This record gives sequence, C-alpha cells and structure tokens, in this order.
Amino acid sequence: MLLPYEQIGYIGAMTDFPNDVTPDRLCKADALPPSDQHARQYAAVRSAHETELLEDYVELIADLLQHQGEARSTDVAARMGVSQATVSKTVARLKSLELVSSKPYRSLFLTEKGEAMAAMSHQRHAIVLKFLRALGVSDHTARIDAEGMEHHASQETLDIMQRFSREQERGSS
Amino acid sequence: MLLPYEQIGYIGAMTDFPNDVTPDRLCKADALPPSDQHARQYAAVRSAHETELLEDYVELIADLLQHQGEARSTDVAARMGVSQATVSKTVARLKSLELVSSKPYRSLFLTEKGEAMAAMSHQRHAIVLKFLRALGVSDHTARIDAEGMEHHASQETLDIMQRFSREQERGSS
DNA sequence: CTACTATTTTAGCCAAGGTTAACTTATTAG
DNA sequence: CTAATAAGTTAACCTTGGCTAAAATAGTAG
Ligand SMILES: [Mn+2]
Ligand SMILES: [Mn+2]
Ligand SMILES: [Mn+2]
Ligand SMILES: [Mn+2]
Repeated sequence: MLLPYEQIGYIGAMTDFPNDVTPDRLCKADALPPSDQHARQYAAVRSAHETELLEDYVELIADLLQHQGEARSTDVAARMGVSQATVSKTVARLKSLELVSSKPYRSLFLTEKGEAMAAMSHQRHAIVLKFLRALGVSDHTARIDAEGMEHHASQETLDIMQRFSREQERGSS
Repeated sequence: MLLPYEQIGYIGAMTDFPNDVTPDRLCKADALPPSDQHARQYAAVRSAHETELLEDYVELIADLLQHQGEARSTDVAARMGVSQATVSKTVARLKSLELVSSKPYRSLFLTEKGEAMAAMSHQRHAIVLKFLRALGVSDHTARIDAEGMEHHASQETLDIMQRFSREQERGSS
C-alpha cells in the first residue's frame, strides 16, 4: 500500500505514516532542521542577495576613486564585465538609494552612506580574502571565492576568520 | 586645475594624469587587479548565482524524499519560506531542465540528472558546514553561512576545507 | 568652429524569482 | 456520495539585472 503511492507521489499517503514513528537515532545528525528555522536560513541568503550587487558596486567605485582618482562608468563596466547600459541602470538604482551621486554624463561619487557601505564591504572583503589565503588557497582562487563568499559571512564568522588569519600569521614568522 | 575637475567628475581630466606616473610601491598590495581578471571574478559570481537556487531546490527535494519519503511542494514552500506559487514556477523550470519530474497535482521526484546534482550539492554543503563548525563557528551561524557560502567555494577551496576539518577532528580525539 | 571619437543615457527586450488572488484538483470527513 | 479542506496551478503583477541598438552629450583634434 505504500510503494505504489510513493512511486506516483500520492499526496495523502503520509496520513498513515505518522512522523513520530520514524526511528530517531538513525537520522539524528543528518536530520532536517525545523521547518521555520530552515526557512530562515534561505531567507538570510535571499536577503544577502538583495544587497550583494550594491555592495560590490560601491566597493568598486571606492576602489576606482582611490586608485585612479576618478570612477567612470566605462571603467566600472569594464571591471564588472557588463555593458555600460547595465551600469547606467544600476547606478540609477544606487542614486535612488542615495549611495551614489553624479550629474548626468559626469563620473561617479559616493555619498556619506555610500562611503560607509564601501568601507564595510571593503573590510569584510579583505578579511575573507586574507582568510582564504591564510588557509592555503591560491591567490587566484581566493580572489574568485572571496568575491562571492564575502556576502554570506556573518559577523561571528568574520571574527573567527580574522582571528585565524592573525594566528596563522603569527605562527609563520 | 585638478581639484575642481575631480570634484565634478570631469571626464577628460585624466588625460594629463597618466597612469604610469602613479607611485607603484605605495599601493602594490592593495592595487586593483587587471581589468579583465577582475571582470572574470564577477562573472564567476554571476555564474554561481544562476545555478544556486536550482541546487538548493534539488538538494531540498532529495532531503525530503529521504527523510519524509515524499517531496510535496507545500513542504518545499514551507522550508524555502516562499509561496506555493513560487515553488510551482521554479519546479516548472526544474522540469524544463530535466532535473525534476512530476505529474500535475502530484508530488516531486528527481531525475537521474537531478539526483546527481543533489548528491554533489549535498556533499559540498556538508563540507562547508562541517568546516565552519570545525573553525569554531556556532551551529546556528554555521548553518546560515553555509547555505550561502557553499555556492561560492571552488573545488580547490573545498579540498582545503575538507583537509582542515579532518585534521582538526584528528587533533581533538 | 567643426568634425570625429569616447562616453553616457535611453528605449525596448528578456529571464529569474518573488508576490497575491482566483481557480482546479485531490483527499478526507460525515 | 457529498461537502469541506488541503494542495497545486495559473494569471497578472512587480523588481532586479542582464542585453542590444540608437540617441545624446562631452572631449579632442584640425
Ligand atoms: Mn567585495
Ligand atoms: Mn562580492
Ligand atoms: Mn545547500
Ligand atoms: Mn544554498
């Protein structure tokens, strides 16, 4: 009575297969977290994705301002690997969020808010990159992985990464 | 002649400020990577984002199949923290990619391809989660961070993470 | 000043991932 | 068997982040 149901995915089949009967010790370590906690994990990822690109943009603009004295959208486009039209639209969004300021056809600046976000992002990026290198990851790979991972490291993890890098640094001197 | 230009972002101002004059030793460590390499870093992140959700779905479906014997979209929705309508649409995409199969109004199954992706994703997820815990991150935080970071860890990094966890495990026995 | 080139913006397109509301189908209770 | 409930689908909408092609503006060279 169970097998054919499972094979077609008969929805009601679970009624006579109550949860509190499943052997507990068998899948304790591997068990699924409670539904609401699980949902909050995915929600955290979605929330990180919302700000991810904004953070990368302000970080890059800050870097360009610092290293080339100026942040032109053509350079942002080249470094991001997207078209100038895409940069134009994203910059419009950054402006509406008051992270970036600029006059039409002029290059880009950060607002106070933008500077603050850039500083935080830069610091976090540096911590993750340094950590990966301290771990033994090659520079090339570390740069790639850090660019994505940075947005998903909580403060607790960042603190631990920083401590690890520091200790590793002290150990090899 | 430089300051006013910089303040308004006058594009042409850089012509008489050639790059090869900037002091090299001052910003060597902090320097921006070459433009094309930098672009490839962001491209890698974008590429990871393309498959991220698909991976989480097939992984979750596999988990539900294993732990509850059945993967119903209402459970996927609850665990993902999204509406059933969203699940319905994403599942349509998974089906068009031949990762998932199901008949209308019936629950979900993985294809061969889907099983393979789920196995890889599960393994990678486990490596990252175990690594974070081995590092000293709390279980709660490790779960959240792993859910995002897993998609941005390259094979090289995964190998190193695994070695770290194994050594750390051996050390504390 | 005029032409040319570089840069930026705009318009129109698309896919992904989310929502709510209305509808259909399946399962269960009486 | 029928009514009620649970589950799944569909339609209509939204935002984000890509793209190309065309238009507008800025900077430079003659
Ligand atoms: Mn960054
Ligand atoms: Mn990044
Ligand atoms: Mn996962
Ligand atoms: Mn994930």
